Parts: sequence; C-alpha cells; structure tokens
Amino acid sequence: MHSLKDPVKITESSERATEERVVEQIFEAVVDQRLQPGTKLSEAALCEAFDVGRMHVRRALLILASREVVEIISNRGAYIASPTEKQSRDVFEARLAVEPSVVKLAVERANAEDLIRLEKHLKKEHAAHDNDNRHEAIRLSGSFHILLAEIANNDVMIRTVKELVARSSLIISVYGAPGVSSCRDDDHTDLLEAFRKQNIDLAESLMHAHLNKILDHINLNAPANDSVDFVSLFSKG
Amino acid sequence: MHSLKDPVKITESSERATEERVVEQIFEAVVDQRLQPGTKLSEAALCEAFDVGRMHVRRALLILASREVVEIISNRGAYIASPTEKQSRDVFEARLAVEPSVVKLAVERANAEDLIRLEKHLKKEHAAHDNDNRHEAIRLSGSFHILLAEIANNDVMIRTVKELVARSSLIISVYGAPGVSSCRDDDHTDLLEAFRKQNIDLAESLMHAHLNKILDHINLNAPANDSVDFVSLFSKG
DNA sequence: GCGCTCTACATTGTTAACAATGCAAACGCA
DNA sequence: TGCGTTTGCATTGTTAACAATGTAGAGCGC
Repeated sequence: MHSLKDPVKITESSERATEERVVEQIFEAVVDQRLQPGTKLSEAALCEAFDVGRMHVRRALLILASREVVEIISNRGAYIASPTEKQSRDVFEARLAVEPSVVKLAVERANAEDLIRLEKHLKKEHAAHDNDNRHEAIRLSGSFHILLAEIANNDVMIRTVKELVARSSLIISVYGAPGVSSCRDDDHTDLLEAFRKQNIDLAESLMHAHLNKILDHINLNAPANDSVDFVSLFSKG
Repeated sequence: MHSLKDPVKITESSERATEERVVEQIFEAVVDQRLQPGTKLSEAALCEAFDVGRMHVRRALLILASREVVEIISNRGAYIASPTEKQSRDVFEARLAVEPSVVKLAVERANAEDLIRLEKHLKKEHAAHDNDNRHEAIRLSGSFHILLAEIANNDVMIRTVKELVARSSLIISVYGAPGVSSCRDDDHTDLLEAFRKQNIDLAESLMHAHLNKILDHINLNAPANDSVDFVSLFSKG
C-alpha cells in the first residue's frame, strides 16, 4: 500500500488512547472531589462530555471499575464508588505499606531537577491554599504523592499510588471530618526538607506520620467486618 | 411484573462475572507459564476457548492490558506481555516494597485455621515438586504469595500481589536462568516457621531475602534506560 | 387518599454487520 | 533468483440496531 514513498504516518494513532483519556479525566475529577461517591455516571452523559462513542465510555468505566474507583451494577449503571469501611482500611493500610518505600526510592534517586519540580509543586500548593481554591488544593495535594512516585521512577508504584490517592479522596468524602479534605499542615514541605538532606530514614518516617495524620481525620469506627453496627446506630448520642 | 409472590431471583446474575472469569483463567495460565511472553491471544481463539462472545473477550483483554499482563497493539491484536528490563526492575522493586508488609500483616492476623491452610499449601508444593509437575509447582509457588495476602486480609494487596506474581512469571520466562522457574529452596517453609513463632521481624526479613533470591536468578544487565546496548550486542563473546 | 399494578420510557447489555487494517502468498519484473 | 508490488484473506476496530432490564408515572380499586 504505502512504501518508501510514503514517509508520513497516515493515521498517526487511532489507538486506544481514547479510553485512557477518559479514565484520566475521571480519575482527576475524583481526586479533586468534583465527582462525589455515589454519583451516577450515565453512558449517554459521558459520551457527550468526552465526545466519544459508547463503546469507549463503557471500556473506560470497566477499567475504572477494575480499580475500584467506579462500581458497575448490572443493568443499573456505573457509579462513583462509595468505599466501605473495610475497603477504606485496606486502602490506607496499603498506602502505609507502599508510600514510605516510594519516598525512600524517590530520595535516593532525586536529582537537582527533581528538587526543583518539588519546590514548584509546593509553591502551587500554597498558592491554591491561600486563594481558597479548594478543588485545586486537593488536586495538588494528591498529585504531590504521585510526583514522588514519578521521581522514584517506578511505573508500578505510579499506577498504584494514583489509584490509592483517588480512592483516598472518596474515603475522605464519605468518612472524613467535614472541612478537612487534604494535608494542609505542610507535611509536604517537611518532606522536601528530608529530600534536601537526603535523609532517607527521616523521609520514610515523615511519610508514615503524614499518612497516619490523614487517617486521624477519618472516622472509621471499625467493626471487624462490614456489617452494620446496630448498637451504635440506635444508641442516642 | 414480579412482586411478593415471586421470591426467587430469576436471572441469579448475568453480571459481568464473564470477563472476570476469563481474566482469572488467563492470569493463572500466565502464572504457571502455560502462556509465554509474546504469545498471541487472538479474539477468535479465546471466544472458542471460553465459549463467550467477542465483546467479553475484548473487555477481558482490556483489563489484562491495564494490568500490563498483556499488550494490545492497535490493529494487530493482543499478546502476552514481554516485560522490558525497566518493567522487570519496577516489578521486583514493588514486590520488595509491598510483600514484606503483606507478610507482616499476615503474621499479625493469622489464626489457627490460617496456619493449617499454609501447611496444606506447602504439602501440595512439595508434592508437586516431588512429582516433577512443573506447571503445578510454579502455580503453587505463586499462589503461596497470594495466600499470604489473603491471610493479611487486604483486598488491595491481594490484587497487587496477584498482578506482580503473574508479571514475575513473565519476567522469569524472559530473563530467568533456564530451569530455574520458582522458589524451590523452601524459603516458604522457613516463612511458615516464622508464622508459628509469630516473629514479625523474622518473617519480613525472610520475605525480603526470598525475593532477592528470586531476583538473583534473573539476568537484568541493567542499562539505565531501555535503549538497546549495541556495543555489547555486537561485541564478540 | 393510599397502595398496588400496569404501561411507557429511558438506560444498559448484547449481537451482528460493516469498515479498516495488517499479513501472506502469488505475481511480475529485472 | 531476488526484490517489490499487488491482491485476497484473516483479524481487529467501530457502529448501529436490537433485546433486556429498571424506573417513573398514570391508572385503578379499595
């Protein structure tokens, strides 16, 4: 068909970047809490919003469901997930297991350029906070953790952290103390200090403490399983 | 339509368990190396093998691709992934980060019943080894790690470990020393000992050592990026 | 009016036909 | 014979129609 005399790729790439793009966008909207748990994601609406066919929308929803960011109920549609208490505990347990290692690798591998990226990011975070730009602040707060995984330069960790950050946003929506929506108290800045000092142990323990602090603002009155606790449910208080 | 007088659910669940099933099966085949890297997964073949429609096959492949166990190339089809060196390093880095935490939680939470499950599993592993049942041995060796995540009772970790174990099988296929296909040297039994003693630190360090031992049998002659090393490629020897 | 049933509509799930692309074998030409 | 081209087939990608299910509202008996 087209040989040497056809140096230009015709289709460039129809590729399946389509659903990737949709997934990304929904992820972002979940992270900065523009999409709340329980929100229905109707196929028609998404088709219009992203200007893509129903097939791509359904495939995007399937990927999101496989990451437990979206729940698909047969014959009823797709909804932003509402994490159960068990799921919430699993997510933060996983974050406590993974993210200290992420930050360890990040400190080991960060170069001058990475430090600048971190600085710039923190400036933006502070700016968003000062301007009371809530969505932006939450988004940046989450993407700080993702930036660490990028500096660690590990694709598995990047993907994992992205998922866990998104789900954390949902957890905070459901169980979080009202108003408290992100790490406001500059733990992130302390972490940058640890980067500058190349102090791995410090960075790890800061991350550990940071995640526990987030967890402190979340109200998981943990029965071991997911059954409803009728006693506390009907006790006056 | 059907009200009180219809106490039985009609459809039981057409649900999307269809693609879940296909995903599971392919995962298993990858883990025990019946499916090797580069193997083409044609839609028609899978439709026949699992007796499902093309739609479900495509959706299953999409999920597998999102876990980087298969690679989908536009207009050419789906193939079992051939991990690059970078990807391989990422996978084992992630395992080293996650699995010690998994085993830590597992030891903390294991009850008598769990110990029995572990014992039974190890017996099967040994039996498979003694009978030179290679596929079975590899499968059990992988599912030991998954069993630990199940005992840890953390769904995120279960899903993560499943993915990492499957990808490890692919990595071993590509970069592993021939013949060495799994943890044969009873590190798993040592781990059970740590469970019995409820020695968390021991269990963590055993897991760490165990993963590093696997890594020792893998030949990642690591250039920092994935570009081909033409110098060594064309040097005699 | 209250509750139930039934009907009409909206949404999701599935299938099948069609379009586009890649691949391989046959052909032609030097 | 070797290389490039062409042509036909096999496979994947996309769309649109159809089937099935859920939902809301009207109708109706009590």
